[in-house]
Amino acid sequence: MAAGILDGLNPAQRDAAATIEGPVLILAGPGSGKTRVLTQRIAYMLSEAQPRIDAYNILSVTFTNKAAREMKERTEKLLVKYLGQENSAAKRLTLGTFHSFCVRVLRQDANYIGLDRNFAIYDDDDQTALVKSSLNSLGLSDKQYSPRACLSMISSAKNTLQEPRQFREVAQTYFEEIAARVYERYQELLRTNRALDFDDLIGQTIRLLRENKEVLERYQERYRYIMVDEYQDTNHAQYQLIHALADKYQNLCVVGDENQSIYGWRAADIRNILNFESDYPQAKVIALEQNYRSTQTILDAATAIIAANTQRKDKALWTENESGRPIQVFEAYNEMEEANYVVGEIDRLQVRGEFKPKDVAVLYRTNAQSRALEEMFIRRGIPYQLIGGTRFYERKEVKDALAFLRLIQNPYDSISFTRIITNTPAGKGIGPRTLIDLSQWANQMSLPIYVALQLLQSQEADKQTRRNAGEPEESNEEDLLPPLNVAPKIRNALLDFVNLLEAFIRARGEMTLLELFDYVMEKSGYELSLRDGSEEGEERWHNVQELRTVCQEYNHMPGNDALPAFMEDVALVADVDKFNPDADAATLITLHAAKGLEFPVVFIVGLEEGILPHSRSLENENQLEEERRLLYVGITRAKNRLYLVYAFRRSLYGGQNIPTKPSRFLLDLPSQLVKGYQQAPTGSPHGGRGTGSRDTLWGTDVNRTNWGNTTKPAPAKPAALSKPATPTRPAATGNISLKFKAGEKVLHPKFGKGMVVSSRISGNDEEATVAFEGQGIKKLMVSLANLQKI
DNA sequence: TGTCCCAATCGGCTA
DNA sequence: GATTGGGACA
Repeated sequence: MAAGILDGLNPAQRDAAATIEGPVLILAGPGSGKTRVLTQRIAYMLSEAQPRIDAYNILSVTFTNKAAREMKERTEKLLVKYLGQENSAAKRLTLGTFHSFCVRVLRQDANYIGLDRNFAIYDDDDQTALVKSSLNSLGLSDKQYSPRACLSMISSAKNTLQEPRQFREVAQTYFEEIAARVYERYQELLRTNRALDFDDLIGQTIRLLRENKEVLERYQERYRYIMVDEYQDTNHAQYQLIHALADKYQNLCVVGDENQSIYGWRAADIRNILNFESDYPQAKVIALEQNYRSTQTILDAATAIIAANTQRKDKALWTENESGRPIQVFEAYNEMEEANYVVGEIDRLQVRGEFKPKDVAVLYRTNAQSRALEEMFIRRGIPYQLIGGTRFYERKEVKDALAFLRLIQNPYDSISFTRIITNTPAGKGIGPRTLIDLSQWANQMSLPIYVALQLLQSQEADKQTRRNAGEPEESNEEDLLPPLNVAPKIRNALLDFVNLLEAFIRARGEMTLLELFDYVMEKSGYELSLRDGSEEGEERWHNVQELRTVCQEYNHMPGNDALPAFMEDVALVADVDKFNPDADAATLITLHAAKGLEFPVVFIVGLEEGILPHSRSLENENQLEEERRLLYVGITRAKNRLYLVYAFRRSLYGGQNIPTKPSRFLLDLPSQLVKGYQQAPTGSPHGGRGTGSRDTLWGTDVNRTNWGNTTKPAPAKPAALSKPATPTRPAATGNISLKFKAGEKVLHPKFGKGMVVSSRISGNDEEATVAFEGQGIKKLMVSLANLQKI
């Protein structure tokens, strides 16, 4: 091979990039140059491979838009470099997320399975709302049966490709039977609304391919070369989809790392990657084991953490990088001191000229942890960017504004309809009572609400004509239809609404997306109602304006194409998509969202039992392994410096400070990698603390780890910041015996009589789950709750 | 119908 | 500590 695209790759990488035909499994450890291999592989296929491959025949699937965009850009660059400016091959590639790929297929071929191409895409909120109406229309209370719990069952059924009927057959518990009924109704409602939820995007695409051989063959012929990134995160449905497409040519290249599988809760199935070799016995397996990212020390720490997991393939990461600084472990007093330590360190690194804020990421398990950090960043004037939290597209005003556009595209979308009626002035005069009347009326006639409204409109027009012609107002025709019994005022409000909607739909064909947006915001009165003069109102309007800016990007498209393209993109954006590596600011991000990113300096905070590992994962060994992988992902984001931080006390739900216990994962860190590590602390390691200056407080040598020895009571710890001093950490917490056990009857001063469902140790306390007569299930901390056995 | 206030619940990660 | 949903009231 002549000097070319694969130069500069190591032998394993080169092998991975140059193996084009047949099934390939690339096991890519963190920092092993995975993206580089993937992009060079595509470039190689297009420019050097024999036979040369047409970009049109390549499908590359990732999980985030960001990853897709990055691959596209990098591939383009390579192609320009090797094939010259003129080359347009990259534009012919199909490169996207699972969801965007499926949306494209369905917009093209939805008619084969009887779906409207203009389908709306329902996000989490929409889904929950629809589950609620499913419950209600079955005469079930959404308080008795949690819509979210139903939804999660429906979702997992969909992710394992179970139709409502099949799900009903395997339903075991009473609640599962309820969920099965809800699932069935939910699907009916989706259909009436001409909408698909996220899971359907995959599921319906599979249905399309399974039920239509010629469609399947068309896609198989087109996509002869398929690549899947982050294969460890695929769920069963995605697995089936990929395997159906690859079935004919078997040129399937999957890339992944089972140690970075952190989406089990989203039904990702780690077995997909673990079993690839048995799925394709002739598969070529290539391990990328050289790490180019991290120091030896950081890599050793990551290896030590992950070694305890059982669900993994053997591979050994190594690096030629220097050993680097030891890992800094720090115990803070509480979440505020934790934040202060982190921000103080970032400041110090900056002052010393070692790193800039943009080099730093602070990673945490839960979004709620970001608040204390944010406050401290603001207080100390260090720039930061927060990824996640309340997402832009989940803001109420943004969703409201979007609901207008969604309804214009698909007027059958009852969720958007209801949203506009209840939240915006366009629905003034129409309340919940009327909505029920209206939908019942529509139901009697078996018409969608939109059509029922149109009927109302034409009845009104008829009346008008007859009035003008001097005829009696009532006609025989109308008597055949059930009447809508509402006050004339309300009838007019409904007519105003449908007239407005029709005007919007007409406008769509006559203006650009941007003009349409402005038109809708003004005509609906939504702009005026938001900008009520309050600061908050302006802030909201500002967010709507930000959405307007997004519309602008679609202005080059013909009016009728722009809207669906816009809706599709909007429905599928993720938080990380916003991450800006060039901003001169530290990054605050969850461990999940940080996957795929890297930073010179990484802080992982909240390394406590109940947070990482998360309390909801403590009972299940598989979930614990996933928590461990999550930490592994976090550690391996770091290039040069790694800080692991935990707090001695933490307040949850804005409640009191609860003492915490350092994460069990810390115990797996080899002591020689950690700064200030003490296997068995002797004497007081905290000399002078609390009385000294800030410098000694936040210096690197005030590392007071006392984990590693849990049998010995930890020494008292003076208060930091303004918090009052607290007593010593309660003596060894290893084995508090449980006071309550399942089945026991108890009495609570407020909730009355109940029965213990379960009880477990949580922090230094016992948490009992109790079902109270008529009060439902409550979780109580035994030390606080004054529970008595009866 | 709309609005305000209180309580219950939440805060686990997300295409 | 913030959001949301229901009930009371205008």
